[in-house]
Amino acid sequence: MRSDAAKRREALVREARRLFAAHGSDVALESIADAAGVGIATLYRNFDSRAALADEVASAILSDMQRAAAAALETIGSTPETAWLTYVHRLVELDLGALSAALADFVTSEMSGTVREAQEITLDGVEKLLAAAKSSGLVRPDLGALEFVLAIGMITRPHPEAIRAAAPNLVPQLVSIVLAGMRP
Amino acid sequence: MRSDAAKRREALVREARRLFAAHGSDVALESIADAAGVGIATLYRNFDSRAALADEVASAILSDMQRAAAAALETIGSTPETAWLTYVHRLVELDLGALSAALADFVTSEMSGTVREAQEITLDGVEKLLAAAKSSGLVRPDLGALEFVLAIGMITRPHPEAIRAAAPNLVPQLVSIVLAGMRP
DNA sequence: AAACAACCGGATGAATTTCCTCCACTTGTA
DNA sequence: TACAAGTGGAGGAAATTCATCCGGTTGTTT
Repeated sequence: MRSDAAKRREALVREARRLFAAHGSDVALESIADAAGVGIATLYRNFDSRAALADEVASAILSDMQRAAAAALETIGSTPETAWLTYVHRLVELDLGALSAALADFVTSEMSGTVREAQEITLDGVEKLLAAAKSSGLVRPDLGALEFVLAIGMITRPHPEAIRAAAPNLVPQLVSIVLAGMRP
Repeated sequence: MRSDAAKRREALVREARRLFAAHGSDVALESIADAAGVGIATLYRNFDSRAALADEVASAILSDMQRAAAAALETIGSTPETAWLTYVHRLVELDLGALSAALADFVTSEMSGTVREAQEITLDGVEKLLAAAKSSGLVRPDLGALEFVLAIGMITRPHPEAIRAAAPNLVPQLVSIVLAGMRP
């Protein structure tokens, strides 16, 4: 693959991720190509279908999540509180909510084996971290990994501009509430 | 207005509410008419535009919210804990999340004066109830009425079928977490 | 620097979707 | 029974999205 082609592919995935988050899974493929600064043909050349693109985006997110969990697992032994808070905030920054909503359709029906596998690995990592957090007394024991991730997803769902303006501090406040509510 | 026409109008609002919640604010108007068992012309006869229909739906929801707050205000003096929990659960049942997302566009730009007014009255009611809950020690003092309502909205956003299947108990669990996190 | 293969953009027509009006027909009510 | 109120859904217009095709451009290799 030529190096310029690789750059364009990268840009496509990056913009797809941004636009899926902002406008849902049914954005016009053309708008993704535009945002990436390439023609629509380039998109089709790289991804046979919308699902193929969604797959790639999902993989990128899952990879980010795994990295966050791995980093937290390294420090949760020595500084549990800090590690846990950092991890949650990093997860919040991933815009999980926007993307999970957008990708949920594919996650269900058209998800490739690769992605399904990555998803399981990711959840395993969360599980491990959660277990450590529980034994440090930071999290109540009845909270499952899936439920935890979904909870973070819920509070990071995108809001319309009007709401962001009326309650500019909403997400941090929700994080604070949910973190408090997750304690034993 | 003829009585059968009134019944059809009612059905239209009811189904619009249901479909806005299920599929967002851009459902085909024709699908709303279908669901209500009427022709598309009947919808247009009753509502000039999508916004007019959304207005009516928004009013219905706000009215439900006011009723719930009023009921809670009556009993929160004698049985604060029960009144508060009942109120929150009733709010959850209103499917606020699904609808607020769907109606947010209109709430911002095209909302009629009537609805804007109803919205303020509703928030005033929440404010009053919240004040009572705070002085009963059920809610932390730094939680605003708007943030509270939005929080309830967040956790009642609709999930895809796959998620509902994988975490069937998600919403009650989130309610429990958020309620705990809102305590002082 | 030349030559080739890889790669590109965006115009384009087909296909789908949604809108919303029009009018011949049906139904409630006085 | 008669009439005004009300109805349904066909259908043309408009907008949106899809996905291909090909003349032209650009990176890379020698």
